[in-house]
Amino acid sequence: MSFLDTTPFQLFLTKLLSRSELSREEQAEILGLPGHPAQYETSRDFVKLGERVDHSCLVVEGMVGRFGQNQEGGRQITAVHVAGDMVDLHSVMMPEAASALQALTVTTVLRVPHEALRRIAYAHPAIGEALWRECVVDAAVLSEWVVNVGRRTAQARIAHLMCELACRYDAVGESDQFDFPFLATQNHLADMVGLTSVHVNRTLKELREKGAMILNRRVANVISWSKLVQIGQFDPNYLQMDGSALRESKAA
Amino acid sequence: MSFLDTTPFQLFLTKLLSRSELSREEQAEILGLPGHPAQYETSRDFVKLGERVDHSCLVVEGMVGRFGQNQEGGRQITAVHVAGDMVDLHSVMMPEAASALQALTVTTVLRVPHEALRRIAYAHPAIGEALWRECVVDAAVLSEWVVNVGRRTAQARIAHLMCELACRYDAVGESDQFDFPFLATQNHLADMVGLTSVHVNRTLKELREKGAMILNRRVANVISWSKLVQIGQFDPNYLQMDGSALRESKAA
DNA sequence: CGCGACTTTGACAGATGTCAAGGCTTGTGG
DNA sequence: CCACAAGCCTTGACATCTGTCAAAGTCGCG
Repeated sequence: MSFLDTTPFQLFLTKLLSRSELSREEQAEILGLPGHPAQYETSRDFVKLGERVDHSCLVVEGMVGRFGQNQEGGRQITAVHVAGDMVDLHSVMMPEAASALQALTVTTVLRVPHEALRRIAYAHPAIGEALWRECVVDAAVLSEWVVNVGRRTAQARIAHLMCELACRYDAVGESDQFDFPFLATQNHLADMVGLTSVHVNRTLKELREKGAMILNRRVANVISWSKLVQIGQFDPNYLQMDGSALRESKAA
Repeated sequence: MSFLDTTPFQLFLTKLLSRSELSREEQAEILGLPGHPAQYETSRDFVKLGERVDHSCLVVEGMVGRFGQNQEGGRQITAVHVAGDMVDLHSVMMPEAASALQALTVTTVLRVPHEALRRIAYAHPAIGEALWRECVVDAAVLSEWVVNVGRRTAQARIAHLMCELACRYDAVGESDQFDFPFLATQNHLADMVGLTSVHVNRTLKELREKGAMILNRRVANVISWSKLVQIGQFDPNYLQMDGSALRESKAA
């Protein structure tokens, strides 16, 4: 397996290790997982509603959106995944897709057979636990999206989403100012926060004029992290990225 | 253990069996789970944000809401649970609560220690799988709520929610007309669908005048199931209640 | 250089929120 | 059995946010 093939599994493993404890042998099982590369062009719906899948997709590069639609065809993106994320890990337990998947930009994924995931989860309970935990964290993110869409203003919705992505890209550091990639269009962004692309555009302008952040040419430029956090009412706790879950599982 | 104590576990087991396969012995493990009863009065927030819990709550009677809040204190209910549901099964894998729990009416629960759940999940991989699958189905419901709140009109939101609850109460049968309990207030309903209680009231009036359903004195009276389904753009697939998941897992 | 996709803007429309008042239920205590 | 209080429901008038439609501007790729 080439360098390019193994890197995404290492990213995935790193994410698992930030929340779960795995032995050397178990770590090797993750890194040894098979993956068949696939590439999708922008806007390609590569898993359709109700389709039965026999693999999960690990994002190597690009951005994937999970979405549902209303009867008029309006889309609501319910989850977004970037490099190192296993997009539909849940499909191992529920292979009939309850929501569709769309490439938000040119995207490369590795298709990991369910059968391989099930095998290592059964052989190593700690791996089963780690994967189960990933699904639970995804659900916590989903839960926060409901709050975002249901009870926040346009500015707060967008700011909150950007804060989440910055954290998930691990872009937040000491500095109040930094960049991270945002590969999707304003239309996609609108579908993520339950607004219209026109209104998203106006709201981005407000965030720019407030000196919070600028979105330009597919890169998000955070001008003031503290301002963005305040506007978005953002509390990173739900992302479980602080290692607290790990410390607790060690204690148990 | 008395009759009253075991019934809720039987309800829970029935739900598990509709989606997963368990041997006699494994079924006995579920039924033998310990549970310490607790009762909460209406509006009691019995799990707070960030609190660390060491048990999951199985609803015996009443209704529980999981919720998040914006900075102004506005609540968004992200999930609702009724008798037979394990409210925060996910907390086994993520004990630090990322969202709070509230009793929406007088509610009785059984507190099931995480330790007991972990033990049977480790001892019986099929149980681990069944519990993992329950978490995944909860996430699918959550996902549908994002779509509901983000991309549907007030009428459709309420109709959709009512369709979901009717299905989960297993109240849908041959007849186009039937009842099911709705124990929460219009205020709670507003918090479920991301609207105002005033607007919920107006919208319920519209649904009543259209001959779709009537909500009165804590019971939802469906007048025309087909109308309600059409208004709510409801497709029950995501609930995984048709046994398809079970058939597929048997095939595998 | 030119085309197609994406972004930006303005004017106007429509849905939902806010505020405020009154009516109805329900449960409790006399 | 009645009266009262508290919480819940209902309604109207008005405010605000977000959506719709349409046109022009910009960027990126062939």
